Amino acid sequence: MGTRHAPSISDVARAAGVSMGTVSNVLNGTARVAPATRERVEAAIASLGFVRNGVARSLAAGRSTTLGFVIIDLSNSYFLDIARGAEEAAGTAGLNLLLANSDLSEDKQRTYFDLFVEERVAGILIAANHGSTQDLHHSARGLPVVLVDAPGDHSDICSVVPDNELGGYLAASHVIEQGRTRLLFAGTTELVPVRDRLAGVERAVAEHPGVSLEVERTHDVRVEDGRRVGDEIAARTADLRPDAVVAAADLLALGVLQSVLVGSSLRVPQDLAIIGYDDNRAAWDSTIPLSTVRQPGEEIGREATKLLLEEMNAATSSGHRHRLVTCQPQLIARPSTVGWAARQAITVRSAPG
Amino acid sequence: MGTRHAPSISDVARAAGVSMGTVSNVLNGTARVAPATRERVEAAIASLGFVRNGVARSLAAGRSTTLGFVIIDLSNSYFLDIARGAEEAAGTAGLNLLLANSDLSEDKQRTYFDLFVEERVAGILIAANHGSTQDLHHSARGLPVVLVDAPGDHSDICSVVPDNELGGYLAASHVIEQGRTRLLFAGTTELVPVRDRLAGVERAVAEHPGVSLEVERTHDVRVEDGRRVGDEIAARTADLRPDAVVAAADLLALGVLQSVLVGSSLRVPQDLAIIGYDDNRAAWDSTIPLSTVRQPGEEIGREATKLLLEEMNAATSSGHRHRLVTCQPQLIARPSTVGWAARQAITVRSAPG
DNA sequence: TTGTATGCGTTATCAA
DNA sequence: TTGATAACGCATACAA
Repeated sequence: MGTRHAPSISDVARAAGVSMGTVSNVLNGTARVAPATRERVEAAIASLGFVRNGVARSLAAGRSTTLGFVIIDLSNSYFLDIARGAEEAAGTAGLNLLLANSDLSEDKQRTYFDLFVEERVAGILIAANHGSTQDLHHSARGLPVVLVDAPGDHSDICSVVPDNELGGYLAASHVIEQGRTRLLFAGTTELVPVRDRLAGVERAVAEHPGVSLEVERTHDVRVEDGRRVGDEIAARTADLRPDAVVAAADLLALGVLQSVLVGSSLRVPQDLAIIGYDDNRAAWDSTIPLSTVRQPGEEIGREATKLLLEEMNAATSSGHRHRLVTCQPQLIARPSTVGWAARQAITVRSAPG
Repeated sequence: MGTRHAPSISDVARAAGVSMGTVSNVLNGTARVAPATRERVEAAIASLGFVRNGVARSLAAGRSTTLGFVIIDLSNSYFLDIARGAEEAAGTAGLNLLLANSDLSEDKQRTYFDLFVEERVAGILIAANHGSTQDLHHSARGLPVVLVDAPGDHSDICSVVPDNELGGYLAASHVIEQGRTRLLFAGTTELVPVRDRLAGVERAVAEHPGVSLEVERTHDVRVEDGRRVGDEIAARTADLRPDAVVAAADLLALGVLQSVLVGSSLRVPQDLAIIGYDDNRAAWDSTIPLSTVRQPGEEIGREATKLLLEEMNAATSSGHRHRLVTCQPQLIARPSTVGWAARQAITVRSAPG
């Protein structure tokens, strides 16, 4: 019994003895309202426990104040970083960011994307499987969309990607600078980002005569794949052994590290330097801290949101040109490539937060 | 130029030569509509590229079809598991689940919670810092809310929690069953869940005369805290050394493991068994796989959503009683407590997916 | 500075 | 089975 209705603006107006328009004005600060009136309205709001109905608000105003982000894999800290960056940029613009975890499922990606379109959010960010991103522009039905971590056809969509080629170049250059001359790149060549990283590695090697590169293809880029690579390296005779492993991903590098440490007498980094990729939180706490190339996750998120905002304003302001923005990764040197002496200083520098 | 409006139901109705009500009916299946009419409407929808406006829909229907989940820390795989479970249960009920990452910030928790209330989602799940959950019932203004991973005052709110006492009991019982008699519990007693786990450990020890328990208080439950504990243990003489460490969290256990392996000649598990807590993905790939107590994350998410659904229907159906639901954790035995011989079988059993 | 009135796009009720 | 029309709760343009 007594299931009282949630109070509406008209209830507030009645209680305060003013009109709906005035209540709306104090709520939104759209127009000047006399201090005394404002106080009466605010008192009414407080006493009624009024909370404005965002649904009606969006409908009447014709625009929403929230952004939607369809994320391919929240268990990957890289994507979570992107979400953080996006959230920060959204907050600065007075917008909220809502997340939908598609968990690698193309079905879910579609479902959530369509949901955001239906709900007429102000704009959509999406990090998705390649292939599920083809008709995004079409499905969006005019809503601004920015593709994250995948290059779209920028004739009709904006996208933000990390520079994987540069990352590979940084990783290889780093170990070469440490005096290594026999590099082994480990990773699957099925993945485009990995191929890009390899291209960067090749460029760095090409710039340094006397440095050799061997490529060991793996099935995937997980810890177990790395262990296999490590076992294989440990089994080699010294003259055939690489002196540096550039892994396509941190988990892969972690596997190599573990296998080499446990299954051989090779010392890291003295006998074998190891560098990973991603700065994945899951690989942070290895016995010997792993050097890596840090993905510019937060920057990608911020840039993507900026593009989204720009596109949102395109209708009212000057035209908007879809484009591809590239963000630069950063080398993080840790003991797995630079030797124990430098451990302390570097550990401090690379510590989180 | 030519910035055409997004088509509405009335546009579809006009194109199909029917009324709005009919279009709404084919969209929602609310009423029977003649096959021929339905086809005409569907054709019109397709040709216009109509997508129903969820905002207007929610407003007119007076109810939303999405649930909101305010999550304290998405970088913790436990909470992501909860989100997965919640999403599954929501999907089964035909609802969508949107996530808001509060990143441990009480400000963000409030902000997102209030956002969901404003947006009049169908219900809210929230995993938050203790303390920020006090006036949830009040702020919800009638919306169904379920508190996740924290016990609320269930006179006015439902909540779902893991049974940490049982988890501690399972962990200690397991190592005792493996023949260990000198247990060391490591963890901070600042945290309520950790205190509960310790209580369970104490119960198991009390049930076994001849088994001793030592408690080592740590600052936090991170890897570095564990390393400190490991160093300390390694420095002891054999007669003062525990033969099993029950850690309050996986990262803590990982630190102990690393430190013992690197800084001493102690073998794990032969000389020292180590068990963690959480089944945290971040600790999965240790050199010696860690035994642990798996949090019932997905189950918590499912149960929480069920309670939410029940509360949502409370108005129409029979009354709803707020209550506290407890989910049971599960022991995962891995080589860090059960010896290398058993490794293969157990690794398979505890593999993901 | 404040009040009035219309419309946002849908659902739902009631007639036809 | 279908059509007409009144809400839903708010923003906003315009009038006062």
